[in-house]
Amino acid sequence: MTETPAGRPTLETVARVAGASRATVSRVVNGSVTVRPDVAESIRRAIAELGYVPNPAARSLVTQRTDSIALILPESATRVFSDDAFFPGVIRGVGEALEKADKQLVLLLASTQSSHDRILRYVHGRTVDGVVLASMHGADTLPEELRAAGVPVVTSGRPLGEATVPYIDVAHASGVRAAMKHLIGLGRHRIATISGPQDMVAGRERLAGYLTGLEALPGAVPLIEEGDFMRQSGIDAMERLLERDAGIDAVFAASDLMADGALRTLRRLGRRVPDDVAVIGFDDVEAARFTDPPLTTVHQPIHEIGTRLAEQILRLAAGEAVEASVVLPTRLMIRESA
Amino acid sequence: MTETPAGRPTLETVARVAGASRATVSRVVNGSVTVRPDVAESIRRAIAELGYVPNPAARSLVTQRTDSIALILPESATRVFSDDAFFPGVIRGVGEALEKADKQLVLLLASTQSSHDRILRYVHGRTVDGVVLASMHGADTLPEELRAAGVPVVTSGRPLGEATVPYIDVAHASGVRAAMKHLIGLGRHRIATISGPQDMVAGRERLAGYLTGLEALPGAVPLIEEGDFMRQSGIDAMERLLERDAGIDAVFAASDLMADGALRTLRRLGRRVPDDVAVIGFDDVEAARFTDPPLTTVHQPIHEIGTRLAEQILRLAAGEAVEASVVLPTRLMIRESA
DNA sequence: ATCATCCGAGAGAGCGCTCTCACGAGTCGC
DNA sequence: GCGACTCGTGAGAGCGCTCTCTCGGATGAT
Repeated sequence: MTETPAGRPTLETVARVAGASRATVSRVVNGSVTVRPDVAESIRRAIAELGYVPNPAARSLVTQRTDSIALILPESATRVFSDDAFFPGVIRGVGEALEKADKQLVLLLASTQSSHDRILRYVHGRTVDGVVLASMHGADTLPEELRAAGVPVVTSGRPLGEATVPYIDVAHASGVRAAMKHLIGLGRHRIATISGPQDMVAGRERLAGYLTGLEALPGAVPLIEEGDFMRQSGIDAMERLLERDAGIDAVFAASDLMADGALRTLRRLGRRVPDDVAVIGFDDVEAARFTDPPLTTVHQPIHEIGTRLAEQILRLAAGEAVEASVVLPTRLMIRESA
Repeated sequence: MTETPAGRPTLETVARVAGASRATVSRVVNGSVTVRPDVAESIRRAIAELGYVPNPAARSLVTQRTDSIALILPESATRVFSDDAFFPGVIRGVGEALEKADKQLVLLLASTQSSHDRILRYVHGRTVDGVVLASMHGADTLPEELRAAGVPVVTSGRPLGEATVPYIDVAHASGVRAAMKHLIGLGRHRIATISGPQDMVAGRERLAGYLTGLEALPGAVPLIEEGDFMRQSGIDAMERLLERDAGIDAVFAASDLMADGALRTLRRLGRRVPDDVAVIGFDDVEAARFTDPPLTTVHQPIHEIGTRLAEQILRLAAGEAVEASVVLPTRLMIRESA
């Protein structure tokens, strides 16, 4: 083991050991083909021997690239990582795809309002080549500001309002319509919904899917109670629904957690599922297979959302153009609750 | 808005605009006090006007710091982000604490075996000032290799085998002992356990807690079935336990997910909880409040694990010494299942 | 054999920053 | 009133890398 006295080896060190110039070593490191094979070989040997690893700071100082991508999670701190599997799944998808491309993942948790500025500053510093924004809430100004800052941006979920940055989303409405069709096919005709918050696109589109799905049922009137995607809100909303109409024979909940809450309320009030009331959720989280009874739900390809986000941002960062939006299909997972 | 023709403003640009030298601007940016107030003020104005943000690559090239910390999650891909809230909680804790210290969080998902080398290379490149390792599985060689690479390391959970790097962990065994004491106080005397995998420290220590806890019960014999912390394994293990001994009147499950599984098996086989069989879990995940009946469980301060990890790695990165281990307390959350 | 061509390799500048060192001006003591 | 300080500021080197430009030698054409 050849130890260089002065700390970690640099290109210079490798060049000396291999008897070549810094430039040539750099060529080998970066995979240039215009290097004589035997020279390249001796350089590679020197690199291995010295345990040389390029200094990324020096490199990005000149290349103006950093080979890292930021993933911003601007959810309120308490919600981001509830037992909802969405964000973890997206993180994993993004992480895997970036790993393949040999890029780094920088996680920016934007819990507080103050972090807004911090993120903007950070991104302005050009520490990342691109930004993946997992924005879920309403008309966030962040996507726009980032775009204005000149950084490539991709968001998860169609932004509310003007969609000025490319996004990846799932076909919320059509997934819900499939669920509604299934319920109607089961002969249900008093179909209620527990909607998500209406300041989120996911909440709005799932409700829209319910409304258009209901049109296939002549004379049916919408029966809506709003929740916040979490379990407790499903429990409460189901109670309100039954108070408003005890004859409900089906309910579509805009999230699995709320569907699970609804299941609990129904059980407590003596309704059998699916015999008396059929229940369908949305998300297909792990736990949906373990509810009582197992939950019929609309599956969304969370992992693929992540990988597609990564793909898009990498193309954008490489200067290529990408489609303004990619909408991934959802599909109905039929289990026992409907 | 003064636009510099050549792209983003640099220190040089700011210096010219403010009529000062690069060195002085650097002083202001880095908060040196030895700058005349009026000069500092005009420099600050120039910075604001130009929207100057320091180039981190250039900075770390000279300071040899990067102001970022890597969080390595070396779990097998499928398990990391199941509905177990552990890793998300730790990420959030680490993220928050790093945000306060104005450090960045780089996420390294080490799903495959190949990523081992990638991580080592990455860390060798000194792109991070320190590494937080959320290692859960057995005698991983990574902590040791990282230490050998000369990077500050802190792990979450005591490493199996030689503990050569500082770690943060929770008091698994004493938490379980509290649970056992509670069960014994309830008058139970046929207490079984669904243990975690024995190649993880958490699995081993929780089992150890069960065994020592059981000693308070004269003549009691251990009754153990092993699970993998996931729900299905709890369902299965509970079945095996009842086959082995139908008279079980209490069970401690080493995770909430397994406890939930046990609850299902018990319900299916007509056992009432807690009347016939008392059940206690471990973790206190969000969903534990929603099991049927609500789960009595050992709470561990997940978020604090994250913040403490961050704290330790920051101190280490700053060249300070830290305690070899920090063990955080657990506490029994008594709900209705026991 | 001579000249144009090409290809592999080295020299050197420069990316944007920090930090040491030197320097000039003001302050203090005697 | 003069040397000894102090204190704010600027000049300049250098962090480790990439990339352009140049150059020497080998090759091919005439």
